Amino acid sequence: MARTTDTRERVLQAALESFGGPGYEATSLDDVAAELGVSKQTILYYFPSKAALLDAVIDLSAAELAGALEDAVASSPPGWPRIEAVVRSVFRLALRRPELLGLIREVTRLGPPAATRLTDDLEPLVVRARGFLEAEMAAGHMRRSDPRLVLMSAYSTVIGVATEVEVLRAVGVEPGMKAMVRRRTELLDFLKSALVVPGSEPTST
Amino acid sequence: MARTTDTRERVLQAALESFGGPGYEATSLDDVAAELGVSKQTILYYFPSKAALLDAVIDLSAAELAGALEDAVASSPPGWPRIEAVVRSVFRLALRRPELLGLIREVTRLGPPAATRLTDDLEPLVVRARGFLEAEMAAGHMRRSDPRLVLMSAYSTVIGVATEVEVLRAVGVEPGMKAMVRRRTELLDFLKSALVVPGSEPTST
DNA sequence: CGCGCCACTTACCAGATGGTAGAGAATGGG
DNA sequence: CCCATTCTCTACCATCTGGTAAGTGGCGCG
Repeated sequence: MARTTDTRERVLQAALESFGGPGYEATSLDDVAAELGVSKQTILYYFPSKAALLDAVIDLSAAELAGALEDAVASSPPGWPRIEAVVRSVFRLALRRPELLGLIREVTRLGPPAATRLTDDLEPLVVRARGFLEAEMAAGHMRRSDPRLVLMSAYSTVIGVATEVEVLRAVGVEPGMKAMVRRRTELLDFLKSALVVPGSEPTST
Repeated sequence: MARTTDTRERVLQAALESFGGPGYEATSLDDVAAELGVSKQTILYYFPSKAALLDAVIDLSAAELAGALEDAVASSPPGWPRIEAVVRSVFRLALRRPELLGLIREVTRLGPPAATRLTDDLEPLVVRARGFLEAEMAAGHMRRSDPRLVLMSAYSTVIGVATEVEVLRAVGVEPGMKAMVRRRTELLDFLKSALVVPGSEPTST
């Protein structure tokens, strides 16, 4: 009975890697099956269609992302350190599970209905993040502006910097762990400059 | 003889819209042909293969993007106003030719060899941008940091904000011209805070 | 034993895909 | 008038796609 769950999860994992890497359309069910050493029908046994498989992969990814962010939030005090912790955890994900961020990127590209499912999954996270930003702004730790748009800018920047390897190569940055660390540092500076009210952080809660 | 160029350009245009919208793999040559009211073989007469068509579309897009940015640079003084002009021109593109930014996003996702061609096309632009940032930093108008990474962050943010309509919807921002203007304003604030050394801009050239 | 359920397979299919072969119309130059 | 070139078409094809139908073997349970 462990077997049952085992295959199902292996399918999910392989699909996540392919959908988040080469992409959804670029991946055939045969590809996924071949990589697992099973037949395509085994996949269709667990998931009635390719679209259903994508849905399941989205749910899985959203849950994993949410988990990582929850951990980052829970283990950091409010204020700038929390933002830093969240960005660090996203970069850790970019290193350890690049396919996960790749999938998120891919899904936003695919549009509805996949994108809708993802955003539904992540909505609670967004709500909490917005609340956090509002509180920080109200407390005077952060520049006053529309939290939704700040969230949007920060999201785009973090995902972009963490995933756009090709673009990085274009601007002359070679990928690698050391470069990734430097990028993270640079990005944190960038965000800090953009968000934090100077002189307010040492006194934050 | 005008005829010749005409069909060819219409093919290019239709392909740009499809590749930059639904995506490269999601678009069949028959789709493009149907939208133009010609047969698929007409496309294959001008472009030997789908990949070759993509290459041509990439060149076209890179040229148009470069043109828009050149204009923005030429019509603005150095310093912060130039950055603002560039961001504005990208947003104008996002409104008037969304498929163009979509294509760039798509190509960076596809990876080599398409991505390589795009980055080759845009390399001169990147070099100039880097030079500009270095000069601004040297003049003390901009925070000192690695220009390549600043460029990367700015690119991710601008492209992200200008293209990720789905994500925007997720955080509660409905697309539309008014919303777009607000996003642009917010983004400019964001970038300005992140990049500009306070008090330095009034004295810039 | 034997019945049925679970996990998985082989066999198959209809439709779409990128691409080839080659013919038909229009044009223009000798 | 005829040939050659340019452009576009119809006809066709091998391959791959997601998905269906129909089993097969094993394991637990009465």
